[in-house]
Amino acid sequence: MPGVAKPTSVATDDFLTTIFRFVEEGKPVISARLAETLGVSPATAFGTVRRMARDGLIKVSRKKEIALTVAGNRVAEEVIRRHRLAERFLTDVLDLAWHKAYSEAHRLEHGISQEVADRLVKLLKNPTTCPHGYPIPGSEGYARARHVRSHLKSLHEIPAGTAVTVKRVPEEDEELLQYLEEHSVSPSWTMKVLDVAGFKGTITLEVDHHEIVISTDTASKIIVKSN
Amino acid sequence: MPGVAKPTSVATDDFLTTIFRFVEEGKPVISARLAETLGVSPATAFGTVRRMARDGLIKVSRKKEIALTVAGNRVAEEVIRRHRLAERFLTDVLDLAWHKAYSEAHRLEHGISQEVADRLVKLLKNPTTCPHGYPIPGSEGYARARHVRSHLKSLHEIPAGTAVTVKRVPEEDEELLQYLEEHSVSPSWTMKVLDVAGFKGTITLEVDHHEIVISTDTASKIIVKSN
DNA sequence: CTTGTGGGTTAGGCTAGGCTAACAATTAAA
DNA sequence: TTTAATTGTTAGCCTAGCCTAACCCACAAG
Repeated sequence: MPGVAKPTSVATDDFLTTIFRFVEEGKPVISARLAETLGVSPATAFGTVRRMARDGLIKVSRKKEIALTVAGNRVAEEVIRRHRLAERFLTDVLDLAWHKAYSEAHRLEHGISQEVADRLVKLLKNPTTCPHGYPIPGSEGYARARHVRSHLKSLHEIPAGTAVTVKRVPEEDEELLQYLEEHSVSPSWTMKVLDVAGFKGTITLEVDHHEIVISTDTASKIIVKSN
Repeated sequence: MPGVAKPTSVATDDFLTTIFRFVEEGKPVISARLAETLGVSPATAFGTVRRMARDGLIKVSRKKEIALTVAGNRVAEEVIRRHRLAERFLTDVLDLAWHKAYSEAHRLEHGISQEVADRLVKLLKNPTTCPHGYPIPGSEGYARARHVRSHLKSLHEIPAGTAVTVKRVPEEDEELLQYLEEHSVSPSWTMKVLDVAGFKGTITLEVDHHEIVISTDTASKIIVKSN
């Protein structure tokens, strides 16, 4: 079997990358979650999952937990790589607004060949992360970056008074991204947790000389490193 | 119905652009030709053509001649525009080899949004043609370029002794393109027809201080303007 | 005038990917 | 423990696209 590698469809790629991102964020991977994330019915997700398992891209445990096989991971990383390179290109070269990069790159990712991806790498001078801070597979230090998540924390876990550096922001939520961008909450910026009001579920931050208040829920989606 | 504009599929886009290019080159548009160009069976082409007619993208005459409707032409031009912009980007910015541009752009064309296309236009400084010399829909002077084909001739119609400027070369034939590129037969280059040997079907050209010989058949695919 | 050729068309079949509706199984909560 | 919620699964149906095989039709060449 190895060596044949039937090309994957757009639907399959979408499932593979979604699984990959779930793993990246430490979320449990089950069919129901994939269905809702990808906006398809549970029955459709079930069918696609079964096909992917049949094709050796994933394995489903007795407990219905889905995991990428080596082959599936290879495909997922390749597509994610092209996606994140596309995002970098869109924001850095075409000057596209930050919050639009994800969906635009999503449409491009399936049409970028190995060679074009490699040339993008050159054009972009070997980028290591996408604009939202996620590591680009295949880039310098990727193997490390993938597993460094243990050093990183979600913003909602940070006690008041701590200064942190933003490492990753959520990729998909366009409205939130636009808000974060306007307030300089983007990778490599530093901010200080001023107040954590657990009872009302808010966190107050100082960033770029001004204060903003976000919900604990939103904070949980922002990955930071203690300074 | 107008105003709904169901998004077109990749297969449909491929048919629309193929029809568009046939028209561009003055070729008759019939189902059999589309089938062989697109590499599908006549039955498949028939089915797709029927679906497209049903959806108001094309019209089929009693003589089975296929023509784009206004809606179909709008879609075709949009896809062709993105394709040719992508080609320019690939060759001019990523420095991709000329003969690979077509197939790479073909895969990208379906994932480029209006906004990204517009930003490509800016990045590329309002290009008016693709690297093979075909006009980019929506660019400066496009309406004119589309119809100027009457001033242009195929190279095989040019008598010996005439100096010409290359206007368009075939887009798809990678081997031929590589050959032409190596010998400076590319848009805006000048060459002189030295000899037309009808009896053996060859044409001798002087281009960039050296001579090359090509077949009349090949010559017919190269569009030139008499100097 | 008949035969071949090129093209269009139908019939019949297949897969991927979508859906809804019903139901089974498991897990969590009361 | 019994109920409620979540999840998985099956059945049944649909469309787009792809195929082969057969057949029809018109037209041109003999």
